[in-house]
Formats: sequence, structure tokens, C-alpha cells
Amino acid sequence: MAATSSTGRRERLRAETTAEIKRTALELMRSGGPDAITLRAIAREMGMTANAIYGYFATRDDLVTALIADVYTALADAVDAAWADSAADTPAARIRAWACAFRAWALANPEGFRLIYGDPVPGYRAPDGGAAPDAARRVCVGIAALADAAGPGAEPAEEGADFDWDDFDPGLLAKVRPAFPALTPAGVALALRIWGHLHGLVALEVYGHLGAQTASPDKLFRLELAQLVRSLGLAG
Amino acid sequence: MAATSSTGRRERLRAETTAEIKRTALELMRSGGPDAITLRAIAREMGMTANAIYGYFATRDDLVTALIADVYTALADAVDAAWADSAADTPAARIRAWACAFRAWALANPEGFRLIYGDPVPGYRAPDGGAAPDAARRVCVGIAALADAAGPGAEPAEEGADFDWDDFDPGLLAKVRPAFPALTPAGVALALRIWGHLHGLVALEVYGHLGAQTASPDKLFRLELAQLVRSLGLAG
DNA sequence: TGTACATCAGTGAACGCGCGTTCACTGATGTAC
DNA sequence: TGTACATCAGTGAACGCGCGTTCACTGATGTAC
Repeated sequence: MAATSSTGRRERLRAETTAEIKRTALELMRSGGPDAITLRAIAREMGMTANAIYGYFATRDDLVTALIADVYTALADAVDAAWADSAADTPAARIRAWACAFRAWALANPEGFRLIYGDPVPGYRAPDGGAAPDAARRVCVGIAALADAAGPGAEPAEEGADFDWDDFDPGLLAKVRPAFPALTPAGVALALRIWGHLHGLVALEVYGHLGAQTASPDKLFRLELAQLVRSLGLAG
Repeated sequence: MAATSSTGRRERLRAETTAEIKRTALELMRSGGPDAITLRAIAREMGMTANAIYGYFATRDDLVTALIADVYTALADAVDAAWADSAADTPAARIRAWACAFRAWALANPEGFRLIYGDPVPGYRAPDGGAAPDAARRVCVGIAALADAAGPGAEPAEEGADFDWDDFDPGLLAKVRPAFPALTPAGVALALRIWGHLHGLVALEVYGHLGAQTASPDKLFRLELAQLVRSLGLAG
């Protein structure tokens, strides 16, 4: 038992340092923008030498990739939790809960939001297939749950709204269709539209464009949300 | 006349070189991301030495500021033109025309869109008051025109939708109220909401997040637009 | 028309900087007998 | 319990690079008489 506990200790220290590197990187990004994520700056902040980080990440790009995956996971966890917590509510209330959690997470973690939805970190080259495709997809799947909850009444019989499965990425559908068998192509389209709709106000706010125009971005968001659930044909 | 024509020639060459520097900077950003805007890279591309650029811009930040102002102006010109061209149409058609022009400009100039709505260029420090506040505001004023055209029927009597003038930036109101005397605080809020709504789908598309999920972002956008004008209480 | 001067766009070498990454190493921690 | 060895986190100096910016300059273009 002594052996396992001592190697366990080493592993724990290792995991803690790994986490501290990532935490420091995000803090640097928060205060200095995406280009503040440099191995030397992280090391400086942690009181190490820059190359000590090579014991934890093979390369700077590997660190950034890990960061992106972590951030996606944190966002997905936050919104999934809000969705689960509101399981007993009406669809309209659940959609509002999800959207508010999305916005709250983004405002609390603006550097994370920028990292995953904004410009790539300078000099960063994502691995083939994107930085964290599965984690990224989790958010999309979560939004599909909103469209599924809104129900088929929310999908308008609009001219030009003739979606079919070919309109969507097979990787997305592979995750979404088993989870929501009732969802139609129009439902998936609705999910993406809701995503874009909410993304806009949040992105403008995170990037400071909304705050330059209004002192009440939260009132604006809640009102837009009320309009959104109404346009989905859902009551209060 | 010889004198004016020769100094005119010099001025023309100067203006041309200035324009070429900016054009080259945007091309570099298009192919290499925001961090590709470096004086040395621009000079290399133009076959000059890096310090030759100091004859045109006192500093790299001055160049970036000029770039941002130019890009805002180009965007505002594009959407204003679409608005003016549709003057004879119904409000719904005009709003669709404006939104499509916004999206078309963003897709045609993704590097410009990123420059003004995304992360700041690495190392760039904007002058006090922002890079180009007036040019940035022009887009907001344009959106106020949409809300004005939609009319008071589009402003919902929602609970919690009690906006007044204090909710908005005085600088914005100073531009908007004289131009649209009939606009109420709820109308300004509507303008910002429309902005956020459209911004979301366009930003996701410009940053490649939408394209990873669907092959038909334009169909999605047109459908969302149809829903938007419907939710404003406007017919076809 | 010709000549002396002013303008000014652009050169080329140099500066100091921070970066990612490599290398040979040290010293503490844990393991085996 | 004590000793010899293995592991491994972290050091410190160095590399080559591209960057913004400065400096003293050159050479062509335009101006004045």
C-alpha cells in the first residue's frame, strides 16, 4: 500500500501541476488576450522555467488543444446541468434556463468563450479534425435537446424550409438522432438556428460590443429569450 | 498647372501606396489570421523594407486603427446601400435585404468581420475611446432604421420589457434619436436585439462553427430571417 | 533651357525583445534488496 | 534499517527566429531662378 500511495502522490502532484498550468494559461488569456498564452509567460507566472512545461505538454499546441477541450467540457457541463436541473419545468422554462446558463457561463468565462468561439490563438495549429470535435459537439447535442423539447409545433411550414438529413453533418447526426429519435431534419435546423440566435447576443456582450451601447444587456437578453420561446409556439 | 499636377501625382502615388499597405494587411489577415498583420510581412509582400511603412503610418497600431475604421466603413456602406436600394419595398423585404447584405459582406470579408467583431489583433492597443467609434456606431444606427421600419407593433408588451432612455449609451442615442424621432426606448432595444440575433448566425458561419454542422447555412439563415420578420409582426 | 537646391520615398544595418524549443545537467524523491 | 540504484521534475544556458522600431543614408523626383 505504501508503494501505491507514493506513486499515487507523484501522480497527484503531476495532475495538480498540469491543472495549474492550464489554469494559469486561462488567467493569462483573461488579462492579456489570446496571445498572452505563451509557455514562457505561464512558467514566469508559476515561478518555473519555461521548459519545465515540456514535462507536461509535448508542445505549446498540445497545451492549447487541451485547453480548448477543457473549456468545451466546462461549458457543456454547465448547460447540461441547467437542463437537468429544470427537468420538471415546462419546455419554455427549460429553454430559458439553458440559455441563461449559457450566457452566465460565457460572461463568467469570457476567455474560454473567446478561445472556443473566437479567433484561434496566434500561432496555434489545431490537430486534424479540429481541436476537440467531440467536446464541441456536446454543445450542439445539448441544443438539439432544446429543439426536441420545443416539439414539432416549433418547426414552421415555411417556404424554403425543406431540410433533409443530407443538409447536416453525419457526425452531428450520429450523436443527435439516437438521442432524440423524434427529431426531424427541420428540428435539427431549428436547433442550429436557436444556437445562432443565442450565440449572437452573448458574443456581442462577451466582446464588449453590446456593453458599449446599453447598460442593460441582461434585460435585453431576457426579453429576447421571451420572444424566442414565444416564436417557438411555447407558452410562458 | 504643371506644379499642381506634379504634386497631385505625388499625392496620388502616396494614396495608392497607403491603400496598398492596407489591402496587403487585410490579405495577410485573410490567409494567416489576425497575427499575420505585421509590418515586416506587409513590407515583404510589397517588396519593400519594413521601415518604409513608417512613411505612411507612424506606428503599427496606427495602421491597425486605420484598418478597423476602413472595415467598419465598408460594412456600413454595404448594408446602407442594401437599405437604400430597397426603399420601395415592404418593411419585411427591406429587413431581409439588409440582413442578407450583412451576411454577404461578412462572408465576402471574413477577415474584416473578425477584425471588428472578434478578438483584437495581437499586441494591438486601441486609442482611447475605441478604434473607430463613429464608424462602429454607423452599423448600430443602420439597425435602428430596421427597428424604426418595423414600427411600434414589433415592440412587445412583455413583462420586464420596461426600457427607458437611461438604458442606452448617450452617444448611441445622440445619433439615433434625431434620425428616428418616432423610435421609443423599446424600439432601440429591439434594434439591439435584432443585431444580436443576426450577428449570431453570421458569426458562427464566419468562424466555421456552422459549416462544421450543416451544408446549408444559407437556407438556415433565410429561414431564420423569415421567422424574425414574422416575430416582428410583419407580413411576407 | 540649364543648373543648384529641396523634397521625400525608400534602403540597409542594427537594436533589444520575447518567443518555442533543445540540450546536458542536478537534486530530490521513491524503489529494491 | 541501511545502502545502491532508478526515476523524474525542474534548472540554466543556448539556438534561431520574427518582431517593432531607430538611425544615418541614398537616389530619384520636383522646384526656383
